[in-house]
Amino acid sequence: MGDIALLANVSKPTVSRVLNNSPLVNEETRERVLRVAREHGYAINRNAQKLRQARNDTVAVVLDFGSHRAGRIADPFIFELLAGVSEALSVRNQDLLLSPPSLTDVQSHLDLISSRVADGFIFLGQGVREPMLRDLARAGAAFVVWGGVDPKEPYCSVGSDNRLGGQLAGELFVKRQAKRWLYVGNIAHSEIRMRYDGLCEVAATHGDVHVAHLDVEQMAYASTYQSMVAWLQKNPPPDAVFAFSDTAAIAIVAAFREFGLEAPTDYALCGYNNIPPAADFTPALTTIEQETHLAGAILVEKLMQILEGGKPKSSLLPTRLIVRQT
Amino acid sequence: MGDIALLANVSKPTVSRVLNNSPLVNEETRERVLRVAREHGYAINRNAQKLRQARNDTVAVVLDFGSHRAGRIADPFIFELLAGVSEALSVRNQDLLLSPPSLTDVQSHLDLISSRVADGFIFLGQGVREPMLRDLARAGAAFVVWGGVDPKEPYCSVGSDNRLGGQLAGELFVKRQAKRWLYVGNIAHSEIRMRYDGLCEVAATHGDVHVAHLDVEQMAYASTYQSMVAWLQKNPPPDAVFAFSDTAAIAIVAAFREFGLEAPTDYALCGYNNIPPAADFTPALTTIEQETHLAGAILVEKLMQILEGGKPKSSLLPTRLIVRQT
DNA sequence: TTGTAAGCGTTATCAC
DNA sequence: GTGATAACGCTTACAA
Repeated sequence: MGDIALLANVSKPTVSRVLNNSPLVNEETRERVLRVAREHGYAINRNAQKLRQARNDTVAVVLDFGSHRAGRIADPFIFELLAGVSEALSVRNQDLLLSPPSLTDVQSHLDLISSRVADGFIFLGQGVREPMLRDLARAGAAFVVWGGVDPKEPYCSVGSDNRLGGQLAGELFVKRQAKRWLYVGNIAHSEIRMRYDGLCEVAATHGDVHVAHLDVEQMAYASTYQSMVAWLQKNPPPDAVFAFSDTAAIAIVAAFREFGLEAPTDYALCGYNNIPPAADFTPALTTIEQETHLAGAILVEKLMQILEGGKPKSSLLPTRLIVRQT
Repeated sequence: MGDIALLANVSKPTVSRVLNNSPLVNEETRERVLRVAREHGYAINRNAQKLRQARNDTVAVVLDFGSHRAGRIADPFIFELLAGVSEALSVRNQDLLLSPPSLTDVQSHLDLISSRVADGFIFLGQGVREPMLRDLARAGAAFVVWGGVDPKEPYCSVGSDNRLGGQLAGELFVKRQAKRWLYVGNIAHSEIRMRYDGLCEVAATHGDVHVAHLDVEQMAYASTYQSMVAWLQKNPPPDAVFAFSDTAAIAIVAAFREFGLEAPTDYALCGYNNIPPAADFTPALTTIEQETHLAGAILVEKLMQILEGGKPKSSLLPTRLIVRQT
């Protein structure tokens, strides 16, 4: 920067002002400086800049690869979110640091902030980290979460209305006159648990309905299939199944087929996410669709509010049932 | 850091040495410094550190959201790669910066390096950027690419053997005695084009085989479906179809069904990637599997070699045909 | 084995 | 409007 200043016959602070679009500089000076900078392919050293400034203009995004890898990744769902966040951060000139898998406890997250790497976090999927997130909030870290929205939590989250999703599935099952329902999903994840809660709520209003629950450890295709097969070997088949994802629903269809059972004849089946192949699967999957294209922008917006001292409220995005064959 | 130095009765450089695991410090001093640092929740300011050092220990990863978003993301494939890269970088204490969508031309990439944000790039999927990548290589930027491997390119790439994948599909079609082949995919992407080349090679050795090509603009489900329907309205149906992805293959099944055609009776069909639902789709999809779990580590390894002045060679990962119903 | 001094490239402060 | 100066927090070179 010193060189540019010399070549343009100005001082360093002036160059800095030009590069930061300060309104305080003479139009003529500005153009001269810009020209010289361009000619010499000058690019500002962002580390020096960040060292001097209060903010880092960097957001760490936490993906739960742990839950989604392990075999093969489940629905591409979470990555649409990532694309949205990436876009929204870019618009605001914020860098996106993808959080390393080694970041697990509260302290390592806090360290990332105190070492001035990132200003705050966006968690995509709270996974099984709720206690950690509570502690992180208590420690005063800036972050927002995509996942299950619980107004009682001390942090800001954005998510689709999972409880409503569960209710919609429940109402569908009632309409199909199913009595032995099965919920498949790892309810340690709060968004998954809230769907279960919604389902149970509807069940509770119908005395003759019983809801069972099958836990799947990993959110991948193969493990869901295996758990489902194992379950069917030990239990009488349910007449309605609500799966935590469409990929899981596909695995469930395969598992039931092993026992000569087909949807919708032998059981009703509802998936989640409305992934593209769901409509063309045989049988075409009934599923719940989440409204996600705005999620990235909303998450970024709320985090920026927090970084500016605000206290944005959590918010819910709509959810709707898409009835197909199953 | 000054504070810690004072409290531990040493100088700043000594604190620095301790924190960087320098072997030059007395064991006793080291422990005292570490204790004080821990007690005060001290974390090094990484911006100051990066400002002072030659390397940034940051790698920018470029995802082609442009190709994969647009509707809904195609196969989750590219994100398994991302998980692998994230893991491998973390092991080497390298930060992962997710490249903003605004980074498109050579200059903006070079700027990211000259502004000392990242040391180099990992491109996941070369997309339609080959000319840009060539220029970037010419400009001396450090980067590696996942995608189609062409030894003639002036940069280091890692990818599965796409040409072999095409040949495998071709041999399958020969065995099924198909004569009118159709390749579906955007051959502006080199990895997609190489599969086409492999297919055509096999076709060329069989005089009576004709290969047609259907271009799809966006790699998403819906656009593939629409293109396929439009094509079938204007052309006699092929008796063998090779799709650039399994998701595309599923779209193709749906499109053919509109015309009363089913695989494998009316046509042979081969997908790509072996995504989890492929085996349970009706009909079960024949597909090509790529060996990807090592890809992330290999990409990172090669980039590190480049950053240390080396010139690693491009390399191919194995590919195999998985024959199912179609 | 440890300390002193200088400098990395920016921006904030304050003077002009 | 613009410039001089200091300061951000660290590491390197060199001295002790």
